[in-house]
Amino acid sequence: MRIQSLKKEFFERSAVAVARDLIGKFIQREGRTGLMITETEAYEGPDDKASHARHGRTERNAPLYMPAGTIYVYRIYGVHWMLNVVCGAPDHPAAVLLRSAGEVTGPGRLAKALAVDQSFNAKPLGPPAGLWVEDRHVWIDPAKVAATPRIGIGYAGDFIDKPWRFLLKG
DNA sequence: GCAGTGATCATA
DNA sequence: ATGATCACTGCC
Repeated sequence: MRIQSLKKEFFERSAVAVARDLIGKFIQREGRTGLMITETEAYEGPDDKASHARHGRTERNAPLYMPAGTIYVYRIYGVHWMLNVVCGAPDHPAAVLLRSAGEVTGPGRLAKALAVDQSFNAKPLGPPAGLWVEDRHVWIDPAKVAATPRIGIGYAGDFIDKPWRFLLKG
């Protein structure tokens, strides 16, 4: 089976566009079955009050400033790993959070299902890392992709209601 | 409905 | 050095 990994160029766009277009693609972990991505969220950069980059560069968020297609993994509540992919132009700290894929719903459960942890942080998404997104050209009816506000960002002021969460209905 | 969990970051 | 916070989950 030939691997069709999405290239860096796919991620070198706004996080919102990438988050939308990842719906229907397949997140692939080496040695496992690919899972169709069904839920994502975009974090657009330093101006986005929900983004980890909203207070500038720190040790934790440094991977956000790496090239598009870089994996950004961090731990939340001391328990769960969150899996993100860096998007946009160089040095623009934007990313997409992968929230659900296949039968797995919830970002913490997804990282767990994919056996993704800190060791993937700051690596380029791709076959060498053992984690990549396959472009299987599955047709997704645009009417079945919903855009809603993001989850768990009640602190984000006027960015709370931005419809930057995408999910496949039905 | 809410406790668990510990790294991270701002404040001092 | 200290304390509040957190892009969540599972069990009550």
